[in-house]
Amino acid sequence: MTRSEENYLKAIFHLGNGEAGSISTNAIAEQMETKPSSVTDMAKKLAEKGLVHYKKYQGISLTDAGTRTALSIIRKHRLWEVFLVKKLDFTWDEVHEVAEQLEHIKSEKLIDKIDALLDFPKYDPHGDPIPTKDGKFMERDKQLLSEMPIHAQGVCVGVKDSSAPFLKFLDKNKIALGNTIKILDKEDFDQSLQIQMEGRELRISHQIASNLYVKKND
Amino acid sequence: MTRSEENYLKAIFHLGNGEAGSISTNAIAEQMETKPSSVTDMAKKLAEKGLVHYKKYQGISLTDAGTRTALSIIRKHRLWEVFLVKKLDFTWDEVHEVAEQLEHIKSEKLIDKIDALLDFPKYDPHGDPIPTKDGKFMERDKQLLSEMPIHAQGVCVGVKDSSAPFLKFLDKNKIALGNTIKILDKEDFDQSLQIQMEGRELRISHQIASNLYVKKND
DNA sequence: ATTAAAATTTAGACAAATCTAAAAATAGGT
DNA sequence: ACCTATTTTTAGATTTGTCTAAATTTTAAT
Repeated sequence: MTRSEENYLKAIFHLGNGEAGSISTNAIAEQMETKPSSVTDMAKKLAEKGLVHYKKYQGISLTDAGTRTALSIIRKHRLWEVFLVKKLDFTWDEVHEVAEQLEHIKSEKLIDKIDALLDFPKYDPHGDPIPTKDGKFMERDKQLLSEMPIHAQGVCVGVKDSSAPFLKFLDKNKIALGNTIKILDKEDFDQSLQIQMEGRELRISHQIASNLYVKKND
Repeated sequence: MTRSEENYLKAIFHLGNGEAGSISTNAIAEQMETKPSSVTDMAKKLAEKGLVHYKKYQGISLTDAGTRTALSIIRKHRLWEVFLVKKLDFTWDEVHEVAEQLEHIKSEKLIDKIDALLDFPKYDPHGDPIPTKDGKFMERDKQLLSEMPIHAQGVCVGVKDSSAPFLKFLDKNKIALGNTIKILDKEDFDQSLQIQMEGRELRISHQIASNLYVKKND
């Protein structure tokens, strides 16, 4: 399993959102910042190895084996992210790039020990669930802040966009996972929100609200 | 700097034992388990980049820049080894293989944080010195047990052979770095040694003694 | 100083992963 | 059903790191 193969499997998994559906050559090329012709080549190779289903012009989807492999890479990526934040004081906008490298280290013992060192975390620093060793997922019951009704309240549990600029913005505005949040008002004109967060009040744009996941209180 | 380039620089450094001298194509090929012709190709490439001195048929040696790069990789390798042993309970015969992968992770912040987490260790689990960030070395005043006179005593500080079989042998015989050691008798016939280690007495072959480093008591 | 052996380099090939440009297949609109 | 735009694949080239086999240079022994 080469690094490139692993990256393709990961990209296909992410594009399929964990679901079954068939992914287009173009979509994969865009996600991986490569050309469609390269994707076709790799599709053949991965099909050969039984990791994807591939029929010419019909798109690409992961086999069970491919899904297992993708999940194990995602598991490694997210555990390393937790490690970097919890043990080495990285900020959540710094971890992705390094985890992209660490996820390819081949040692089952290593990642299991890291998992134990971190006390078997269930979520990474962006709120994404960490697959278990046997590839089980625990997607949290969450929704986008932008889709919640007025007066609703809950806890920030994740981000949809985990790009450094967005994460830095959140830091600057003291918006962190685990914070309580309540929607005080919605502005019809631009769909911006007046919210209460950990005591203080602030106004956030629709763009921000549509990239923040909240777990609603029952 | 590709992974392969890094591995060549490391191999050249190790073969030169940190000294200046020129290393033969064959020696590098053997160390890296590759063919001399591949070494020639890489020598040209590294010379192009100013990392080695290379003249046809005249052997290869590291430039200052090459030495700096090699030391930074060795630094990373050894720090990761300490991390694996101290933080993840790896045994000293398990760390090399994984560190071979981890040493190529590109993030200065990462390795500096690991260094700090470990409290800036000076030696790796095999007793080899860890270069500082600016490439300084602190080789310990040590000698092979096999070269010490009868009745001499000291502390085990390193191994020359750090292969898994040798390290496992040492574990099995409860010989560990930090242990005190005293030579009770030398057998002329096979040069085996009768030694006292942490209270108990044991006999070790010349082959073992010539792979154990000891720091003599003054 | 000559020459045989050993070491090293060159030349040409290959696999992996990528690209560009051209060809082929599909999809959508009428 | 047809045509066009888009998507996808193919064909051929490129880069990196490797190899084998042949040619060249160095070395060391007589």
